[in-house]
Amino acid sequence: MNDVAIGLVQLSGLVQGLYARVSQRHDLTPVQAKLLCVLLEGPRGMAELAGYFGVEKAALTGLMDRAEKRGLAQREPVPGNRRALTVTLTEEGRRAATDFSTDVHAELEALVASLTPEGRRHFELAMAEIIERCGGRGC
Amino acid sequence: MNDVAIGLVQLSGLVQGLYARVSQRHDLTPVQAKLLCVLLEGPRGMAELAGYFGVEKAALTGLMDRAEKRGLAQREPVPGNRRALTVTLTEEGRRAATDFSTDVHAELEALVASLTPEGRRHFELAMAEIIERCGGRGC
DNA sequence: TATTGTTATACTCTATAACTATA
DNA sequence: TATAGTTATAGAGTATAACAATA
Repeated sequence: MNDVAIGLVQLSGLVQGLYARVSQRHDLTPVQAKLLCVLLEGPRGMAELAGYFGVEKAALTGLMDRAEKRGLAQREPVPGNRRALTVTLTEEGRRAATDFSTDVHAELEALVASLTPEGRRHFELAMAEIIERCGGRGC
Repeated sequence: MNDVAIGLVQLSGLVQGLYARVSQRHDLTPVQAKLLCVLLEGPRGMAELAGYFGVEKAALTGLMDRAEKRGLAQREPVPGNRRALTVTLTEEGRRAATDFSTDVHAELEALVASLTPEGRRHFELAMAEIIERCGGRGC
């Protein structure tokens, strides 16, 4: 692997490891943490969440079973469509989500703390460029 | 989350997704692909691999059971230490590892293809800086 | 018929604890 | 006693296929 490939894989591993460590600190699995963070932006349907995570509906069912059993999120009926369910955070889930989010934010800031202001600006621009061009699905 | 945090999480997700997709294309799980790539650099002991991946020995046993059953890698006795085992790639495993590695390399290159030469140089330097300062364990 | 979600089953990955064998 | 590895058990996350209920 050349420099870019090595850098991308190692940086990605660093971020994933950080995310996993912070999740564990908050007594969450990484996937649960991701779920809570999405729900922080508002209620979502089951199929919508499955699409967002790129997993099958059945996987979402299991994920929500566990999240609900832990009191972090809940399914609610959707008025006007008796098939659909909407997922919302419980109070505990909202607290866990904001606490986790704050913590991850701080750790990610620490990760780039040694960059110079211009270095950081360049870095942000490069990431934004890559994400914009490849963000949807693959490149 | 601010721009850097969002960028890091999304970029990391992009790389992980890419890695998973390429693994699947080669009929490997991401963890198996990672194992094969490490072994491409030479044989490793079971405990050494567990340490490298940051998992328990027992997890390595399961991982190797599956890799061995699939004919990708094998355990061999270590002369002079009858407790230890050394893990090597089979011929098929070596082929799979190099094919996978080439493919991932190309996809990662495509990811940064839209950066200008200087943009890319800056990006590589920033990644190297972060990895050097935080690579060992956390930051 | 198509959509929403669940159930059943199976596999991978992981942790913990208890164990064997060797050093 | 310490180290290298395995076994047993449990739980999370995932996919596939079959299913029920509603649209």
